[in-house]
Amino acid sequence: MGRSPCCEKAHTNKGAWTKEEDDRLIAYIRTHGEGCWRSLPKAAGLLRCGKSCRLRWINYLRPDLKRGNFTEDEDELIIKLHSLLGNKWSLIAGRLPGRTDNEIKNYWNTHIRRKLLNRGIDPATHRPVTDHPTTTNTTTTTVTTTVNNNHNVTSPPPDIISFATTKTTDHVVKNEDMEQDTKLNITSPDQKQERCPDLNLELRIGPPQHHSSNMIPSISYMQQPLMTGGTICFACSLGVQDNKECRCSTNGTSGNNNNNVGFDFFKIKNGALDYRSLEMK
DNA sequence: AATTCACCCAACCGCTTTGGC
DNA sequence: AGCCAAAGCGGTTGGGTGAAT
Repeated sequence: MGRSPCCEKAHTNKGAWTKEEDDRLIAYIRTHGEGCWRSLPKAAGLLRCGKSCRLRWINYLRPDLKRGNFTEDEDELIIKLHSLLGNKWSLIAGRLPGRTDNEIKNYWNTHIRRKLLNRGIDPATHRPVTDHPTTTNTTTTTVTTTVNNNHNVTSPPPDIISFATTKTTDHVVKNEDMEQDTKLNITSPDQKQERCPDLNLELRIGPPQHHSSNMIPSISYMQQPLMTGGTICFACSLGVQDNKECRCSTNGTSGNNNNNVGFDFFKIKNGALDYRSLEMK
């Protein structure tokens, strides 16, 4: 027994949307808002399945979409985010206002993949294409997140998602990087930067920690050294500068204290991380 | 001018996740 | 706890378009 179809396919249109269909969908959503995609087609007088309507709206008709070419900054941001998140296009799109996951996915597959390959970087791993697989593990870019602040002595160790290179392997990483640089004849800072994204998240997801009673129940984003010698907060390193979020020393707000938890990338300042909010655009 | 090829992107498909009962 | 419908997501496909021959 197969999966039941999402809609009555016999009476639905497929393929490219017509102007009239677009107009109907826009008019309906303007009046009634988004939601209940399954019943929307009938209510709006469209011979489309709900999924198709949703996709058309989200990827093409939404008024807040930014059309047009990607900027160089957007390119670099996508590359950085992809190195952290992998093919989580919706998460990546969440950091690029006006861009859709589908658009970014297409752009990645048609432009950025080639761009990285031309630079000698494997788009999947963000490592030089000649890298031996076994070396990848020790240098994987990682994020460590602490989610739960309910302290419990008996709780198991946290699951760790780490975007930051762990300290215990730092020396190994550096040695390997130097070896790679030598092998690949990488000498310029720009070339090195490709393999060492200037993102360093400390983000730990896991059960309660008990060893630090005043541990801030959130993420402390390590400030990143700038080429110029200053520091840049995580927000700025992602290119999502915002006066409210930015903790860069460069904008006049110096250093973090215990109450200053840094950029609230995952929206957890007010308590335990709502993991699901990470997933939502 | 006609044909072939490569590229791009909108749309589809099927699986997973979520939420209500 | 389990079931089911709806929504969300990521991979893939197919048609349109422009460049090359």
